[in-house]
Amino acid sequence: MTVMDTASVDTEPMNCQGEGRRHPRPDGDDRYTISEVAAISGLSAHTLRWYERIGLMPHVDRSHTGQRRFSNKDLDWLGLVGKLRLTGMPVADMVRYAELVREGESTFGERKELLLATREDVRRRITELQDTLAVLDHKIDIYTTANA
Amino acid sequence: MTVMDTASVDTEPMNCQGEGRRHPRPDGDDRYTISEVAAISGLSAHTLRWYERIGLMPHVDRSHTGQRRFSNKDLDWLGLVGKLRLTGMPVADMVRYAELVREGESTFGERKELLLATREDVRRRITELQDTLAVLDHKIDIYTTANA
DNA sequence: CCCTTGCTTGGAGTGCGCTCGAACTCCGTA
DNA sequence: TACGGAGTTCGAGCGCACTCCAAGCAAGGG
Repeated sequence: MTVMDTASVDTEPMNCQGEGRRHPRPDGDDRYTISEVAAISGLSAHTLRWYERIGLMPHVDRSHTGQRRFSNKDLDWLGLVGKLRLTGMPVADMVRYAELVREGESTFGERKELLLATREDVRRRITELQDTLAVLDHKIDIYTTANA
Repeated sequence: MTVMDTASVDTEPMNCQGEGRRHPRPDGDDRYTISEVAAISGLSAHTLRWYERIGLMPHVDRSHTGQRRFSNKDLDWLGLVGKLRLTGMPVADMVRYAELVREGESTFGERKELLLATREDVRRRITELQDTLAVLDHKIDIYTTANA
């Protein structure tokens, strides 16, 4: 083991303000059904199963009857996936990242590279959107003064 | 006619810095072939034809043999469409906007509403991306200090 | 005159990210 | 014991935004 274990690096909580619990249930009895996770994450149960099928989820625990029981860690992971989805990152790339996570700490470097590239991408997109905002402001202004 | 004519409101140039011509050719001999516009806009000729088919382009002028001849105004319109595309606006919504433009100045109000809504949307997306950026920074930082 | 190049049309095909349906199991309550 | 509700798997289907194809036409060069 290096400084941090793999799990803590890869499932860092998304909102670590300290105030209020980060999760609906404390660690220990964090065994959510798929419909609970659907409600929490906003994703459909179908989508959650599909994410698992394509390798976008770490292997989810099962109850004795084979039903999925999601953990707080799974929720954290879904939080990260949600953020990455907002950036427009293709699902295939997220699956790639998930694979790196599964391969263990030897892939730290590669994962960091991926995140760095993603960050630059996000920065570019923010700039693009700000340009667009300027255009919209300008046109709105024209419409406003046109029938003032 | 109100203060401004429809054309000037709807095909405002995107980059009006004044320095350098806004278009490859000056108004007057602005009759671009489809492949020229493809090169300029970065869209494929296929996509340009498709845009016209679905009503996302104002009617494009034709040569005596029926070939498309795009104008500087068309280029401006494609510039706006390009910006709106970056915001993730569905093509159907852009078609709606194009329809409003075709319907004339009576739709100024509705067009402005649409742009206002889009602007709020863009603002939200920028905020989301900035949140995501923070998450990425945080994770990158963890990876950096982990094997420092 | 033929050949190439670039354009035209309508319609079919593609890739992505879900989304849904069918058929089944399991569990809790009446 | 019957039933409803929530879960399971696998595979098919869908909506979007292109992307491509086939067949054909017009202009210019050798």
